[in-house]
Amino acid sequence: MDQGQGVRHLLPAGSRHRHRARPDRGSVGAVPGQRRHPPGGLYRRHGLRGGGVGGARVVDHDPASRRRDSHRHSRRSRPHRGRGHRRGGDRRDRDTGQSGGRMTIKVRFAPSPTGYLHVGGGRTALYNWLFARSQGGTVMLRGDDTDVARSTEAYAADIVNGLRWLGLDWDEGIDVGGPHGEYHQSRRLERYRQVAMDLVDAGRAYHGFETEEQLDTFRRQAQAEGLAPAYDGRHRLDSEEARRRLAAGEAAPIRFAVPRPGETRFDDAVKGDIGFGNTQIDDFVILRSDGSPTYHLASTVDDVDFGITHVIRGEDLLPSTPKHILLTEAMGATRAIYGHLSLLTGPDGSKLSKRHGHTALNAYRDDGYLPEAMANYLAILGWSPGEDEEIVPLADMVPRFSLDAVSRNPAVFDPTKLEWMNGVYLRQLHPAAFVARARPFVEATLDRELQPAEVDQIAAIAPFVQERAKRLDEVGPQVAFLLGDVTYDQVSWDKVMADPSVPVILARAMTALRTVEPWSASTVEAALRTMLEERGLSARKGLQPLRVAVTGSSISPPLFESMAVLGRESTLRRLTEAGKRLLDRWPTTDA
RNA sequence: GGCCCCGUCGUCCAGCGGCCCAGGACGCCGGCCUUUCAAGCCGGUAACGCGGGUUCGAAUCCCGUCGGGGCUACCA
Repeated sequence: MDQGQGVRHLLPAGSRHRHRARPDRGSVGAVPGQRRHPPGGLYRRHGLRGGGVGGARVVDHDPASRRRDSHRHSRRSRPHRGRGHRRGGDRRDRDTGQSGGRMTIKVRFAPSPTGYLHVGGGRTALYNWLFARSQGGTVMLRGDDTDVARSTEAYAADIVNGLRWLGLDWDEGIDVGGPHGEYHQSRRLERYRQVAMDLVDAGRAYHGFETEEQLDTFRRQAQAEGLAPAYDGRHRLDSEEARRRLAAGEAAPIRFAVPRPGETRFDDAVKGDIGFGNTQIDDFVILRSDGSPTYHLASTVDDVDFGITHVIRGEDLLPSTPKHILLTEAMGATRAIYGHLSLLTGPDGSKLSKRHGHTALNAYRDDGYLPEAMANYLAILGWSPGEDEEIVPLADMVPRFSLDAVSRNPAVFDPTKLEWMNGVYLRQLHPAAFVARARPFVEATLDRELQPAEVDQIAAIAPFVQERAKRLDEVGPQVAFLLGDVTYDQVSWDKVMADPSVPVILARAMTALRTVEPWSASTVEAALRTMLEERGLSARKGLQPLRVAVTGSSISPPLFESMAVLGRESTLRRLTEAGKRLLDRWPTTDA
C-alpha cells in the first residue's frame, strides 16, 4: 500500500510525541493518581461497562497514542485554564499537545459549497485561523465538494468572499493554490478510490453487498434491543464471493471494517478525553457504489495527504471522529489532534438554523455589520480574551488566543449584542472611513450613485450619524433628506405637526433664518434659540416641528447641523412647504 | 432507543477548594445629560439545575439524578 506515502514526509520528527497527555501542571489541587483514574466513572461514561463482555480493549495501532493511553486522563484533569496559566512559554506546548520540540501546526477550513457561508462556519474558520496564527502555523482552505449535486460555484465564491471579508487569510487552498496542487475534492476522486481499494486489499475495508432491507432490519432490531444501531458487518461476504459478484457487474459500496471489540479514544483539544466503544461505530461506507467518496473518506484522506496536524471543527462532527481516526490509522498515518467547538444555537438552544433568523454571513454584511465587529463577536462567543475585555480587534486576539481557553458550552447567537458591538466599532471608525463604508448603503437606499457634491454633504453630516448608528444600513434613511426631496414620515408628521402652534413656529423660524449670516450650525442655533425665547417655547416643543419639516422625521441627526448642511435655501423651502401642507389641511405623506 | 457532549444572571464570558452572600459585558429597569433618536455617564435587576458525598471549607473535586444539545445515511 502506498497510502502512507503522502504523509510521512509531512510529519516532522517529534510529532509522535504529540499525543502525550498534557501534564497536570502546577495546580494546587491536582491529585494526580486519583484524577487520572477516576473511580469507576470513566468506563461507564463511555458505555463500556454494562454487559461489557469483551471488556474494553484498546485497539490502537499507534504506539505514541498507546503510550498516551497509559496515562490517560479525564477531561477534568485538563491543565488549568486560568489566565495566569495561559500566558508564558508553556502555552504553546499545551495547545499543540506536544511536550517537547516544536511542531509546525497546520489547520484547514473545509467548508462544503452546498450553501452560503454560515455564521457558525465563519466562527469555526475564525478559531482555526486564530489558533494557527497564534502558533505560527499555516492555514489551508479546502473545497469539500464531494456532494456534486448540491455544490455550486456561487456558494464556493460566497465562502471565499465571506472568509476574506471576516479578515481571514490562508496560505494555500482552492483559490490560491499551493504545494499540493489541487484543493478541490471533486478533482481528487482517483486518489480516494485508490485509498479505498488499498484498504480493501489490506483487509481493512470490504465491498458491501447488504441490501437496504438487511440494514434496515439490523438497525431496527438493534434499537429494539437497546443496542447501538451501528451496522456491524454481519452480512459481509467473504472476499471470494464478493469478487465474483463484482466481476458479474454488480455495484457495491466499500465499507470500512471497524475492528470490534475495541475502543477508540482521543484527547480532544477543547473537550478533553473522549472515548467511543467500537460497537457504537458502524461499518461506514467510504466509497459509494458509484465510485464517489463519502465525506469521511475524502476528508480524512485529505487531512492526511495535506499534512493537517489539527482538525478543529464543529461538535456535530464529534461522533464521527472515531471513524476518521480509524481510517487514518488504517492508512498507516498518524492521526491529527482533533478539537471540537461547541455549536452555535438559536435562542431556543437548538443548532442555529434559518428559522432563527439570518444564518448566512453575507446577510450580516448586507445589513450593515462591520467585519471587524462580526469577527470580534464571533470570537467572543465561546472564547474569552480575559481581563474582562470584550472589544478586541482580530490582530490583538492572535497572541492571546488559546484553544484550551475555548468554552465547551454551546453558545446562543445573540444578534442584540452583535448590534451593540457593531455600534462600538462604527464609532471607532475614522470619520472618513465611516463615510466610505456607509456610501454603498446610502446608494442602496437611494437606488442610485452619489454625486461628488453629495458625498461631501454626507461627509459633513456623517459624524453626527456615526455617533448614533448601530448598523451601516441606518445611514441611508438618516441622510436621505439631504439628497433630494423630503419624504415625510407619516407617524412623525401626525405626532408633531398637529399642534396648533406649529404654523406660527414655522413662520417665525423662517423669519429668523432668513437673516442668519453666515449660515452655519452655530449661527442657526443662535437665531432659533432667540426665536424660541421670544415665543416662550421650550426647545423640545419648538424644534420638533422644524425637524419634521426639514428632515421629514422626528428622528434625525441634530437639527442645527442638519440645516447647516442642507443650506439656507433648501431649509427655507422645506419650512414653506410644510406650512403649506398644514394650511391645505392635507397632512398626508406622499410628498 | 443507543452513543457522545454540555449545565454560573434572560444571553455571552470570568471563576481552577477559602480572595465569591459570585465578577465583566449585552439586554432590561431607573437617573443624569439633552433639540429628536441615539451615544455617553451613574445606579439597579438578575445565576452556581437538583440530591448526595469528600473536605475545617465546594460554583470549583467525586457520584447520582434531572435537563438541554449533537450524532445515529451510499449528506456534509
